[in-house]
Amino acid sequence: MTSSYPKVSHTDAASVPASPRFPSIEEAVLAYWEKDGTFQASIDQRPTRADGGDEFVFYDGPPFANGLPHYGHLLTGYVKDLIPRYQTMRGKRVERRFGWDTHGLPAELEAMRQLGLKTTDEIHELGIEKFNEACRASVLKYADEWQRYVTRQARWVDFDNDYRTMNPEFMESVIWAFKQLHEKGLVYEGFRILPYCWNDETPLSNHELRMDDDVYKMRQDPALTVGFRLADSDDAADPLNGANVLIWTTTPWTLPSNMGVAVGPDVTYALVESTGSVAGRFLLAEGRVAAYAKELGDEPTVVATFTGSELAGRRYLPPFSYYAGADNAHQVLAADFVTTEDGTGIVHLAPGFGEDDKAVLDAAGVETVVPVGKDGRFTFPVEEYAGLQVFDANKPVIADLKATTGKVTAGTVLLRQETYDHSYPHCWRCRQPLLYMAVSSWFVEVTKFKGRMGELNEQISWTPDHIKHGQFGKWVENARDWSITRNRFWGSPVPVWKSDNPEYPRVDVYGSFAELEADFGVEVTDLHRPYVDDLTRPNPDDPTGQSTMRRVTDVLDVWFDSGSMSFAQNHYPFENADWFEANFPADFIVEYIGQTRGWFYTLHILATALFDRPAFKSCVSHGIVLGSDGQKMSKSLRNYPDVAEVFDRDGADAMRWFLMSSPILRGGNLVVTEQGIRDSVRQVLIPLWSSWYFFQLYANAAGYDAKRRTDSSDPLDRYLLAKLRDYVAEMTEQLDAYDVANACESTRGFIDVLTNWYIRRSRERFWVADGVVTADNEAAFDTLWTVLETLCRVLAPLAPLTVEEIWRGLTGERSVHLADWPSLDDLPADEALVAQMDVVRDVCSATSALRKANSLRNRLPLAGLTVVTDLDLSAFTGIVADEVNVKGVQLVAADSDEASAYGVEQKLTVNARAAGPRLGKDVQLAIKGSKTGDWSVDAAGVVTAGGLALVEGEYTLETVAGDASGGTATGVLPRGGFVVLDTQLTPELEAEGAARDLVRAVQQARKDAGLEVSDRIALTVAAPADLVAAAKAHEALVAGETLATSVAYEELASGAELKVTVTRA
RNA sequence: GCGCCUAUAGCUCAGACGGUUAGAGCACCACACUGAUAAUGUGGGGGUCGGAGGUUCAAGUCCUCCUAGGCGCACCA
Repeated sequence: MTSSYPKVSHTDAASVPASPRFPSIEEAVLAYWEKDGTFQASIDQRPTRADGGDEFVFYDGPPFANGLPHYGHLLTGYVKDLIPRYQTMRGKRVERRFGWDTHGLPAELEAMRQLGLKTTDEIHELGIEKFNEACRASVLKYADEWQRYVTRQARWVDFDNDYRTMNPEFMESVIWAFKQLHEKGLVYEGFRILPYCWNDETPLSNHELRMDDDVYKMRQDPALTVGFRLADSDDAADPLNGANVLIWTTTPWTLPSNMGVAVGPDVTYALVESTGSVAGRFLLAEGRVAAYAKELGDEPTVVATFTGSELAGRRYLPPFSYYAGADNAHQVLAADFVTTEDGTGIVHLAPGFGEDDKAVLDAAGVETVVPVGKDGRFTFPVEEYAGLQVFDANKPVIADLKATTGKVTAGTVLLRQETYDHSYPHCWRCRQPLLYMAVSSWFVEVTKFKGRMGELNEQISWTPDHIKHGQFGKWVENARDWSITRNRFWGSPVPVWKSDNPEYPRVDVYGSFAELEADFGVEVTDLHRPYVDDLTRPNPDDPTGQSTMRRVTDVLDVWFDSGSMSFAQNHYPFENADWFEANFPADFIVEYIGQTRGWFYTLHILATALFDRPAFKSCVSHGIVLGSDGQKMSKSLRNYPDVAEVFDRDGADAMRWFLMSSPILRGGNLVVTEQGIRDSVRQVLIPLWSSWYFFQLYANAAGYDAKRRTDSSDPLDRYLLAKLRDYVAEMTEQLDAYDVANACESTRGFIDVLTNWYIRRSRERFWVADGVVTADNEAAFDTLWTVLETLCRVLAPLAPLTVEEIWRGLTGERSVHLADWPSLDDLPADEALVAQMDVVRDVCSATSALRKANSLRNRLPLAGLTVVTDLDLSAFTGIVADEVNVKGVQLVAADSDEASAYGVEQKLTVNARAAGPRLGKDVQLAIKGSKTGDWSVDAAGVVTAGGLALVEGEYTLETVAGDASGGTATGVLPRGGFVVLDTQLTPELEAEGAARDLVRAVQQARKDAGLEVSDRIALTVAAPADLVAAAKAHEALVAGETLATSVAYEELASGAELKVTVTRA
């Protein structure tokens, strides 16, 4: 029966183009998938099992779509497609749901921009309902664009059944999680120092703090050195009486809130009598005295020295009197964090505005005072500066200190005023300098279970593996309690209701719609503000009935949402509980390495706290995508190729290959260049396509319908099949280990074998003479078909679009992505054959080098080649003879007497690894001897090198080619053995060479004449007599190779140029 | 300041356990080959393996210090 390839094409073309436009093919394939429902079919054909054993679970880290996808998104998108496709072919069911991160400041920002709002007060004026509607409308603005890009990149993911963090079901799972944590005693409401934006009136999370590189900016602040007057002790002779303890601060505005000073317990402090510009006795670190030479004198009198520990407990008068007399306040405390690198070695402590400050003062039982409002302005009791923004208050604070006016305590001394340049965090969105301020917030008590997080981390496999105990492990080790509430509007609610009367305290935490409806007696459908805020009820614990249960107004940090996705995307535990139990943790996630402190981390926190399990088994943290110039990608610099243009010009598979074959998935960085993407096309897609083109060209010419077969006896066929088996085994291992870059490398190697060895060496076996398909033709077609079909299946995850076109062209079936991953059992193994063929290629390579060195062009046949090797290459002499164009190939065993006839020598190689330990230093002598020829073998076979006898195993002795004798050239083989090429020319050989040159000229003439491969020609050869004679002598060869049905000759003068004329016969 | 990663050919990267002539792909040059191929083959130029010490018979590989880049932490008076 006759058949015709392609059996199916996605394009309109009836035949396979030699040079395809890949993007066009890709779009046709995408259209086919869309119409065919291939993606859904690929999931449906892998049925789920109750115990989850047949599922491969992968989590999509939800992006916040506030712009178009860039290379970073595409990169993870490709991996998120590649691995599931592979696992699907391996027989797993892989659900892939797209996720959207929808809450949080980015959405609020966009809404504020659209609505022209600047402050939270304006949001309140507008109304939360309207504001949140605007947020909701804005978050999926780019959803369609995203879907277009993701679809175009050939990522199969379910957009219809996506999850959104703002969906009621998702949010119900989120508040369930909060309640779980609450019941486990892992959340608390606390007063902690957080980076706080007074302009946006919200604390920021660590992640937000580092939203971009510009957050830390240099800022110039006033730096003061202030002396606080020590209180007199009972001992009238105490030298500290009447002295001032010197502190240094870059935030003068925090001095009214001073509640203590800290000293290093082991630091030595000196009490000095000033001889400089400011009179008095001052206490400061010994090592810092010199820094104050101007004020204290070059060599002030040291009255006494103390260690920090000795000073602890000493009272002083606060610089401002606002909090004078507060319990336990205004004493010297010892703290390890104190250094003497700058300042005075004594630290002013304001508990409301410094984390270390608060920790030390909490331990000493001092109240945390915060005389600053949410807008960053001073409040009661700091009346002198009330209403002043704290940074603006620096000036009057300094003025009062200088003049001892206002509430400045008598005896307080402003010793020095200077300016200090330091990098300081600013709000990533409004660019105002942040405050560190004590804020009331809810926390997940991560410190309570971070040890368990570390243990569970051991169960996770990381790529690259240093992340486990490095960036991620360290981050977990140093984990702090996680501030999960934001004083904002658009987010999941903190599901906590409190009594509004402290006399009748009560706290209720809700974890479901049902619980809310039960207590509040109304239907609840939306957990967003303001609706959730409207849920109030009388406080059941208040017998007067006057107080009301009201929700705390905060919303949850968006990272709480994304950390909840593992269960919330399935509305666990309200739905899918069995499925979740069986399929948690996920098999695989992949994101940018920065997520070690973001999504990876929040997933891990919640999984540990809620389920005592890791959230994922394997995590790939990829590196950073850089622009063409090696810098960070930047829209304004335009230093990276436009994504849409690359899709249109080079295609999605080319970009996929470029990204997947790079080291970026192993944690390295990647520079994106157009050249790199084009190289992917050249190195992989074109050779792959060419192989397919070759196959169909000749199969169609022969009218042959190939079939799956792996039993060919032809050595090249068997070699290719054995190589294919090795390749499939490698790919399986690599993709199982998420080692995508090496899988790409393996593929390049196999494609090289296929195109540059197998097909090149087998071309004539695909040529069917006289319409008779021989058994050898069949073997060749069947083998190549089988290899291409298998190769397509292996490449399906790596080049899904291109391979679909080829595979369906080969098989006519529905989709390569519905096929199974190749089984090794279906492919013959033949290690020996592979080893032999590798040497055969070495032989050809070495022989080509000899030809080159002796200026013997390849078309010139040579009489013979002798191959001296230990391997039996008898099955391959024909291949070698043809490849290197010699009349005969003679095989000689390396250890035979015959081998020594070729002027060979022995070569001694000392095995340093074996001999080194025994000989020690002398091994160098032996090595030197082996290289300089100072070695020998005695009659008993004992090898001596450099005067040292070597024992068996410490050396290898091999036979290598010696100097060439006349008429031959020798070359060594890399794996041992050598080749001897007969370089003697005869008139017969030269004539045949000339005939072959003629063939080449005729072929070129055919091409130039635009003839088809199978066109017959009438040939006229005009040449000097000797060439004509050669042509005549090899007329059968010439005519056969060029499909000439007639050959005419015309003799030219000696030395004239050859002229061939071809006409279609 | 602390921690992790990286540094090998013009470019991108490989180089278990230390073993003596450091490789590949791309790029460049020459030659060869070419009726599937946008290729391919052979040869060539090109390397102080970031620097300096050290351990060892032997260091790209192990140790110490330093330099540069990336990332993270802390940036604190």
